[in-house]
Amino acid sequence: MTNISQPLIEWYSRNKRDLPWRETKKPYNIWVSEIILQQTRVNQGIDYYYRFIKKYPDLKSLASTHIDELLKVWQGLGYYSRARNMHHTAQYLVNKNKGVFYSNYDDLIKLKGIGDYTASAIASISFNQATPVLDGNVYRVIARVYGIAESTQVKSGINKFKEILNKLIAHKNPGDFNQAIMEFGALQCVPKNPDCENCIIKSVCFAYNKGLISDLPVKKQKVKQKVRYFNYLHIIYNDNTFIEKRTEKDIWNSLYQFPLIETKKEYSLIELQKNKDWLQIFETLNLNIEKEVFTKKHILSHQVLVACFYKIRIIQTTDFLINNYQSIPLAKLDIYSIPRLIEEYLEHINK
DNA sequence: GAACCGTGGGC
DNA sequence: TGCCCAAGGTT
Repeated sequence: MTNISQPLIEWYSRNKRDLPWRETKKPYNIWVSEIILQQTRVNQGIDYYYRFIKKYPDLKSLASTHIDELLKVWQGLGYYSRARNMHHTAQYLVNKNKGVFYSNYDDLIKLKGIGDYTASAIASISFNQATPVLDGNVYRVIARVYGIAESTQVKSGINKFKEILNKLIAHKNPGDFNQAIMEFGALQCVPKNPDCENCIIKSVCFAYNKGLISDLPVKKQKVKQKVRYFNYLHIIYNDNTFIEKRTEKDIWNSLYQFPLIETKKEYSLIELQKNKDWLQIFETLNLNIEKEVFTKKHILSHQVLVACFYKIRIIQTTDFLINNYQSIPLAKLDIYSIPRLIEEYLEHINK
């Protein structure tokens, strides 16, 4: 087995991008960057990293913030459990570890929101531990170079990749090796149409020499998307509107939204007005519903939301609204963390 | 271990 | 347009 460690580290030193989290090895900063970058492209994460570090420069400041304020910083990034877990972990470390970050893989992986990848990344970059990372980039590079057709969706596959990585990782600078192979996967050994002719390790690459670049790595089976129908009620009462915090074990947990009526199929306004949830909310109120509605097909990783927004003016409120929703001034809406879908609705009506 | 959790860019 | 997929983790 040809060891590609040294060529990759040299390639990295010449080609690495200038990224803000590469200016430090402080475990807090590395942690923040690694969580932000989970399933997220670098370009999407950079601004979030700057804002996050500026507002929360250390564990203490993060631990003492309110989760709603943190989620507002996270708004638009997706996978909001990442922010909730970070908040929990910051408070845990401040309360139980004097605000000092854990400094080795075995301790790091015990923390909420930190799995094998993130524990390995922090341990190697911040503490020089030889713990190889296995992310989507590494999976692709190793599968192609060494011709591994096993999937990381099963434990045996993960072990196979880890075994190879443990032989490759540079013990002198494991953090550089980990970042090098990830950067190589992100810039050179890309998923589609990689520029193999200009690759420094093409001569030892199994997939290149066998013409199997498009067959490796073995692709994950894609999940089918469930379709849901969301009818949002943007209710205006004087200068107030009604919102609620999502608390179910579902999408957008802990984010805010307008009163929602979810239906089994697409409903017209006429049909919706006969719905029992609608009748419960409005009782026998006189409604002034604006003609223009906003519709959007919102795509999530596992769901398609067919959304319809109605702007409804009322001159009198109902017990149900008061008891089940927060009434807030219209102008205060933007301090709450809301899903991208609702943000798009607000952008639409404010045009 | 399969299902679930967001969003946006590229083609 | 629809599909892929991106520095994953939890349940």
